[in-house]
Formats: sequence, structure tokens, C-alpha cells
Amino acid sequence: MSEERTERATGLDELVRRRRANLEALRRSGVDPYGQRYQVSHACRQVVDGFDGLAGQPVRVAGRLMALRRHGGSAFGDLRDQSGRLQVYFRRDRLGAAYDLLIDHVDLGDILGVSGDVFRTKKGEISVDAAEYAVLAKCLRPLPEKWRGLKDIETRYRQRYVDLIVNPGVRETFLSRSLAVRSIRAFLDERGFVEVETPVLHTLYGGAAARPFVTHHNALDLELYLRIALELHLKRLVVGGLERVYEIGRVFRNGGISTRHNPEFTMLELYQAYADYTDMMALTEELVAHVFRTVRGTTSVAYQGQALDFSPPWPRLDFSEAFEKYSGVDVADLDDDARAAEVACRLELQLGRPPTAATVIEAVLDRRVLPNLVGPCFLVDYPLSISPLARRIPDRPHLTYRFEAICAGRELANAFSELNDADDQRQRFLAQAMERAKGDEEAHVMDEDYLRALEVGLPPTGGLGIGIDRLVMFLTDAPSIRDVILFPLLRPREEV
RNA sequence: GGGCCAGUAGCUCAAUGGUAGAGCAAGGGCCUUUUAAGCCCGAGGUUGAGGGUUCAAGUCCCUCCUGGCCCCCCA
Repeated sequence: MSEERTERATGLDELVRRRRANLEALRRSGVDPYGQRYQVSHACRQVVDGFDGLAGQPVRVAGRLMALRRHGGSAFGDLRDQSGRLQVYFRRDRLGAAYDLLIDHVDLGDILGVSGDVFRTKKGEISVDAAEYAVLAKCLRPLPEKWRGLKDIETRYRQRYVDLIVNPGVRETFLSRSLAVRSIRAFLDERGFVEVETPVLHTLYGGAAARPFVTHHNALDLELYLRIALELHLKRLVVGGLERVYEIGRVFRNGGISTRHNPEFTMLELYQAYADYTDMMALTEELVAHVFRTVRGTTSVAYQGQALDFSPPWPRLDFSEAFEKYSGVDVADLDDDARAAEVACRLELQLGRPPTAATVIEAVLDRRVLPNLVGPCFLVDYPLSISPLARRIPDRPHLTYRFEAICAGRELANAFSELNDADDQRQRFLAQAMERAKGDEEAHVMDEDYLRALEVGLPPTGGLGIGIDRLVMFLTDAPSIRDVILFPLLRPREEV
């Protein structure tokens, strides 16, 4: 049936057919429509910015032909490369037969190399008077409309290459993302952190409460999991004496997809020996402020119309106080499952997991507490029941030295003083196993090797995790996480 | 998995249940300083797919597909 479709001359097929005919026509004229390397002397922007020194000088530029305004014996083209746009001027009296080839057989979207002299038109636009051009790649498919761009969200995500060509803001977003990640590395490197890479394929998944993706290694006949966090391997490295480590890496969580969740996303996690969560708070503020200054030039931005100021210090809110203030529930009462179930019922919480103390606390936190917090702020001293890897507060045994940075009602960072007491950690894992037995699939699994590492001795350590995608959403004012992920997961489609 | 919404030409969008249109792109002309170039001409459609109601369906009903938003999920 797909054969019928390709045989029938639809509009698209006809457009592609014409472009292919142009490709063949170029070949017949001795022009290779997939040219060789083109020695470029300037980026488009460099020509524009450097006009004063370049006027009358020859330059060689290359880019995609985005527009062609034909006037009979001459034509103005818009050439665009990564740096920006540059106008090129083609004249028959200079190019001769090559001019007619351009007019007849070069299509919008083709990638051209152009050499010629820099000049300024009567209307004042800096341009290149083409002495020669080369076709470097043929564009066989029509590009979306030039000034309204590509709006269809599905096509934008599925054909990101087209989205990047026709929607300039998209390129800006991903350049910002790149700059953000670079600025994070610079910030941490300067503070003596060592960047490492830990396995993506895990024999046990841990470090977060989430369901994993399962895969299989053939030679070992082994069930493996894509990592859901970086945490446990990085702390093993601190045990090994790498006192300041970080990793920026992809993690995978087998959950739902939404404007704030993609099944794979990028986490920064860092661990600092001999530090605690107060150090992590200071580090979080400084790091995030540094990234905003680097990328946006300011720490004061608007996110989806909401004013946010990331300049340190950020307010500290006590978890228990905030919890009670916004939910009317004393978190200390949520210490057994029966009472938790009662609260879940009273607050009409729909839970995907069994109503245990932990799951109810998390549900109340997510739905009743966080939406009220604009931030950025720190929510400090989390309950132990939802913090199986965090150090206990000695005189408040139901709480841990853990905080999350909250911004626009969502978690931006998660950090704690790491639990380094191997025996306490074992008890926590056992408690998690009981949660799992109650049906909570996201409860942490027992990890004997991690316990062995703790038995070797983890120094007191502060750990921090930041969701890079969410940070970039705030940096670029992106409403959906898909807008900051180049290729978000979509259900595959036969015909696009 | 549930609720709501959307899908019309390559792209962006129109069209009381009554002959499917426009702009851009593409095609044929004119045009050597335009920049959303302009002017003239012609073309382009299984209205996401499949059923149904009706004299008549892009429009109403049902099923399905894909996507979006909100739930669920995701500390």
C-alpha cells in the first residue's frame, strides 16, 4: 500500500521530483551537486561584523540558501550558516552561464559555497558580490515556509533538523544549553572537581525512586538496567579517594512523559568529601547563579511570565513547616501506613503506588506543597522515610540532612549529607525492601556492593544532583522539556 | 491507562451540513540593488485512516492512528 502512495503523484512527490530533476540537470552541466570541501574564509556574521575591514575584499562563505529574490539579470540570495545570515548577490554579467544554472536549477535549501567581494548595496545591506559559487549539497525536499516557519509541534520534534533550519529560536535554545553545560564544567573544574564517567548499564538500579528500563546482555546472558541515577557509583569513587567528583550524564526512568518528564534526561551529580548539605546549598546557589550570568547575563529572569531571581542567597524553608502550612498535615503524623492511608483519603489523593507513609508524603509534597513555592528556595530537612540515602539528623531521628531546591513549583536540585554509616544504610535498604514488599515498585533495591563500599569507609560527604534539562528550561524560558531536548521520545510513525 | 482538544495543498491557515480556498514555496513568463521584492499566467487535495447518518459530510455520529494540554506516573 505504501507502493501505491509513492507511485501516485502527490504534491510533495512532485516537488521532490522537480528538485531531483534539477540535481540531474546540474550534473549534466558538469556541476557536482554534492561538492567537495569548500575552503571558507569567514563565517557569515564575521563578514557583516567585519565589514569596515572587508569592504572590497574577497571572501569565501558557505551556508544554506534560504531565499532568492530574482530580478532577471541578477538575484539576491540569503545565505545562512551557523553564525547568521549574509546576503549574496548573483549577476549574469559576472557569472555568465553559471548564473542561469543558479536561476534554473538551484533550489531554496541548497547548500552553497560562494566567493566574491564584500560590498554594500544601495539599500545599505552588506553583501557578497558572487564571482563564483559551488553547490555543496542539494536539498531534495521543500523547506517549510520562510516567515511563519514550522509550527506543527509533532513535525518540529520528529524532524528537528528542519526545526533548526527554519525556527531560529530553536538553535538559540540549544546553543544556550551547550553554553550552560560548559559553564557548569568550568565552575566545577575551577573548584577542584574531577569529571568522571560511570556505567550506564547497571546490574542493579539505584540512587533514585523510579522504575528502570530493562535490557539484556547476550554474551553474559545477563539482565541489565539503564541507570536511573549516578549516585551510587560516584560515592564509590569518593570511597576510593576521589574527593570531589562529578558526572554530567544521561539517566533513564521508565515513567510517564509530560512537559516536565522525558524518559531519558541529563543529570549533574557531584560529591564533595568532608562537606555536608549546607555546603551543597551554597554550591547550588553559586553554581546556578553562575550559569544564569554566563548564559543570560543576569540572575533575574522571567519564566513563563513569572519573575525569578536566582541571585544568592535563596530563602531556606523548613520542610516540616512548609508541609504543614500548605497541606494542613503534620508530616510527623505520617509515620505509619494506616494514618497515611487516612490522610490520602482525606486529601483525595490518587496514588499510583500503595498508600504508605512514604508515598503519601511524596504525593502531598508534589501536589499540595511544591505548587505554592515560586522560589528559587531551599526546602530543608526532608523526612527520613523518603530519603533512604541521606544522613539522619541526630536529635530529630525522623528527619535527614537533605534539601531540594524548588523553583516555579518544581524540583531543580536535590542534595544531602550522604549517609555513610554502613549499618544504618543496610537498615534503610531493608526498610525499602519492606516498602517494595507492600507493592511500591519504586522503592530502593538492596545493593550489597554499595554497602561493602560504605564498610570500607565513605568520608562525610555532601552530594548534589541537578536536572540539567529543567535548569535549561528556566534558562531559555521553555514551557516543555521537549523544547530543550533535541530529540525527545515520540512514538514512532510509519509515514511522516 | 483516563479527560479535553487538534489533524484540510510541501509550509502557515480559511471554508452555516450544500461546487474545498488564500498566502508562501514549487511551475511558465517580465524584470540587473532586492530583502516577506513586484507584476502576469497556470497548476497543485483520498480534508489523518476506516465505518455510519444524510438527497448531500472537511463539517454530525462511532472506531482507530498520531500529537498537544491536564490527570495518572515521574522523590
